[in-house]
Amino acid sequence: MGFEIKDGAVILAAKGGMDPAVTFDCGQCFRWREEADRPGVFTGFIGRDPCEVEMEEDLIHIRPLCADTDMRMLGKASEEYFDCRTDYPALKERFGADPVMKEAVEFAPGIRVLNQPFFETLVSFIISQNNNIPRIRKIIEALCETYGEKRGDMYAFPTPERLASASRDDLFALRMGFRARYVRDAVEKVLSGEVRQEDMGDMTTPEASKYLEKISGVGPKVAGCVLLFSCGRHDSFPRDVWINRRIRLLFGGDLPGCIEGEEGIAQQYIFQYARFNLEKGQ
DNA sequence: ACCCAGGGTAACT
DNA sequence: AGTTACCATGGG
Repeated sequence: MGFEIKDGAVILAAKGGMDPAVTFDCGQCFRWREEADRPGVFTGFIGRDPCEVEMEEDLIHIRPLCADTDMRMLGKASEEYFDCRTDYPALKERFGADPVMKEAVEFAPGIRVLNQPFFETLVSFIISQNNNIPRIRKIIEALCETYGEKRGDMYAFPTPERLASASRDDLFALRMGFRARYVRDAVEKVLSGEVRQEDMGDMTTPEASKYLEKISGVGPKVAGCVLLFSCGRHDSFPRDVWINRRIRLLFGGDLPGCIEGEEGIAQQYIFQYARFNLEKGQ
């Protein structure tokens, strides 16, 4: 843990490294993109601050793209965002006890499970259902450009308060189809306080999942993703037809014991490995 | 014209 | 509790 501020950048130690190309592309987030003319430089948001991220050995360099960014806050937020509390080298060592996991970890050793904002993650994964990544990204960008706060020349993900003004028809106009109703319900339940991240503090992960499933359009898969990607629930393992098929193939049914308690992190290694090493349809 | 996309709901057995 | 059509949309 620990960061320093130098030349207008936050420099954050990432023990064991962090590969932004993989971390931002393994299905957990939708807004980061690599600058076309600057390989290795990624732009996106940490909290409400637009940033550039670039690796320098095992150091994450984070440069804010908005003049009013509080560097100290950005440093703290970045530690949380890049999950610096978790000892990834130790975890990977543990996962290595299973030969298949060992191979998956070696295939994409730089993966990190991000800690993203709760509301953004909730809405994003509602939009993700029965949808494909390019279109998910397009809809989310439209949502940000229409309702998000402009920060520099980028648009932050809208707060629930800002989305309060968006009717179901307004959301439908952003081409999200049948999901417009679901996003609207999520906004209402968050605004009313019926769903609050803090309420899940002393719930077990299955209990927290049921709690989130109060929202129409949120089932076990979406809830699992929200818990894993925004609530630090590393034991959340979002099941879906896709991953179930790969698990049957790789492990012949049930998961190896060495990933217990950290199934969610293990899943990201499995996901990335299966995507590029198993034939399509398998 | 079809099929699918890391789902979920409502309406059935 | 377990199965099934349907949901909007865009890309192959």
